[in-house]
Amino acid sequence: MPELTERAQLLLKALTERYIRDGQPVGSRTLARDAGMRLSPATIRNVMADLEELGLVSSPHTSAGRIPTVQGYRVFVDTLLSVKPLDDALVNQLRRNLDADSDSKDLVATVSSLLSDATRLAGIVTLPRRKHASLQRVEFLPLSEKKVLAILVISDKEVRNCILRTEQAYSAAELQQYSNFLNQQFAGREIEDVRSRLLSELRETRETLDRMMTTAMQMADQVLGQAEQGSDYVLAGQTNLMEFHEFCNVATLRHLFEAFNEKRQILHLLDQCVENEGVQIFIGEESGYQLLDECSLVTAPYSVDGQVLGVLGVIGPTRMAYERIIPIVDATARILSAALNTGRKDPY
Amino acid sequence: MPELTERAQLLLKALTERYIRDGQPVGSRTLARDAGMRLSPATIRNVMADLEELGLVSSPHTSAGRIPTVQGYRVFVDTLLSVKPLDDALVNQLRRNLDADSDSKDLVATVSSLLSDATRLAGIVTLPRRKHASLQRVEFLPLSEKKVLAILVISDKEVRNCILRTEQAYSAAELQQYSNFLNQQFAGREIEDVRSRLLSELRETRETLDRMMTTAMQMADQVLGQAEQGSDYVLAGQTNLMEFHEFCNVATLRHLFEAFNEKRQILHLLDQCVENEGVQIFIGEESGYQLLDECSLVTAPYSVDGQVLGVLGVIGPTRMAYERIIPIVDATARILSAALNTGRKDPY
DNA sequence: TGTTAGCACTCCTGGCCAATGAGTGCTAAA
DNA sequence: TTTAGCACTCATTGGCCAGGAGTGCTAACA
Repeated sequence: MPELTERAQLLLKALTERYIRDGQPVGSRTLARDAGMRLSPATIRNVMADLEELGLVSSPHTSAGRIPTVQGYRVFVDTLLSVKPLDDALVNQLRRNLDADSDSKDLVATVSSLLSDATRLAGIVTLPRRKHASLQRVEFLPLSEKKVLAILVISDKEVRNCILRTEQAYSAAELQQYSNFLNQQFAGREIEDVRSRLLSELRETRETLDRMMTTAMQMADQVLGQAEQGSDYVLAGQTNLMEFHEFCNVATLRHLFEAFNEKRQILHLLDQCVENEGVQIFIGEESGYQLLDECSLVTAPYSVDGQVLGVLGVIGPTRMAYERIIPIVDATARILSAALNTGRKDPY
Repeated sequence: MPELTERAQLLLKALTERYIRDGQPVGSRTLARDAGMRLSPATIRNVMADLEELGLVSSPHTSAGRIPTVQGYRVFVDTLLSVKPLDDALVNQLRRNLDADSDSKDLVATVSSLLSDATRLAGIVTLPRRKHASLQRVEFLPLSEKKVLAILVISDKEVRNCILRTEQAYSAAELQQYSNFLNQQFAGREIEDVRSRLLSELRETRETLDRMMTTAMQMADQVLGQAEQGSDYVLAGQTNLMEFHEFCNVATLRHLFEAFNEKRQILHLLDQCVENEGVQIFIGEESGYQLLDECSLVTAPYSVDGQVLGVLGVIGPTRMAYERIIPIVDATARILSAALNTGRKDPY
């Protein structure tokens, strides 16, 4: 937007800020007072006409003030925004509440609700997905005659277990043998790797292997198949959205909430944010999903050891206080990453 | 209500059914046609006046029809209701979808969403709380230098695990010893019992016990303390509630949803339903919680071996189709109980 | 040439009013 | 005891009008 005069930019900024503040279309008179530059309403009207020409603002009807369009918000966010410095108190609160020891689901839930509290919007955090998680150890315990408990130790704070139904009964000793065998073979390797090896070995050497190895492998395969958790997210503070009169229409709200429950679409959208580093913003229809037409999404990926594990962010009306929200989301992502990292490097 | 003539009862029934059907106050003319008894609107008006006197119906304003009051609904539900026979298809669908093998959280979530789908209301199911669950086995696994994974086997489909931070490092062999010791002492006993024994033994015999026993007990105590999960529930289909124009007021809706998130109040209410056998119904203000003034709650406890484990039900507007909802809730509770039971008695 | 004052115009909003219609209570007759 | 008739109430709807906020345009001004 180089063809935008400095004055036009300042006015667009003032208008957007004002509109974000009180949700009413902003008229030239108000803007004249608000922007602090010595200009008459008439002059401002001229500028407004230009901005409207460029598609950055629009008016709901002839005799109303102007509101920013999605493109207007875009320009505002990309080039005009003066982000507020973060409240230290908030940062501390975040830090204090993150217990890196708790398991990932709890951690994610906590972050999500902290986000929603801090922003008064809906917070969203995807569950961490370690593409390159490695298998530390496997254990099998006999539960009952034909049920076996399998325990997958991934790190010293991530453990998954699942209950297997088996064809026949196994003794504790047998199971111990199996897990020993598997640990010997696979401990320390990446899970993906383990799985593909298992599959190929099972296929190729079916006949040559002895019964023990086959069984062990079949079990391990079953466990890994189940442990492969689909990506998912935790949402918090949905009710905050009900405060905005953008969503006072119950039908809109309903569709939105259903999309939240459905998860598919939102997940797909969040997946796109994994790639870009730092804060990413979808404004209104930019997301490509009609359901989110009235919404903006501010996201940031979080990571450990430089590896992106997931995305967190907030969902709110297009008319949200970006200059306040963006630093919060950014900081939260950093703090979560840091928490996960220090947890790892902790001297035990 | 013995002082209610048969005619008055029939009319109250017809009125309630009609009002439930289309949510509009019912006038005498409509009712005359609807009730099928050869009566003129004028006669019906007289009866209505009586019913209003008794506090069973009321009219929003002078020139509107009548709607049932909470007391009216009560009479309707208690004495006039003709419950619809259950749709077999529904029962089968329920049965098919309940996999007694899955862990309790999944099972509860499934039931909750089945309930909400079947009733088009919000489904709610509390997590099963086994007061008298017994401890089948304990295992400890070393995770890293100062972290130990504790596994609590409660039944062949309920396993809890938690990660303990310990003061010092323990070898696998040591841990094995501890769990052996604990299993020997406590396997098969009820968890509550185990816990209190642990506590008292720790206190009384602190000095006389050898280090191993003390450590083992301290660990076990830590685990049991954590495993003591607070009661909780799973809600599904909240968005269904948005369809009713009773809740088109966003503020009401918001308060309701916040109560759902908060859980405390709802849990307290559900707790009251554990005692009574069979279906229990709270209509509007009967619940004692303002937030639920516009709502009714239909619940039924579910149990295994005659021991009540939890409560399930639906939440919807007072104006809900009781004659359809009640049998669904009832059947679901039975089916869930059965599913949990057969799971137990399954020959392995 | 950019800025401003003035003015006519648009259009939303809220209040007021009358017509409509659904439904009631009451009375008197069957 | 039931019913027909009638006067009455009251929410709803649509039309109308005044008020006000804001615009676009034009002409004057620096």
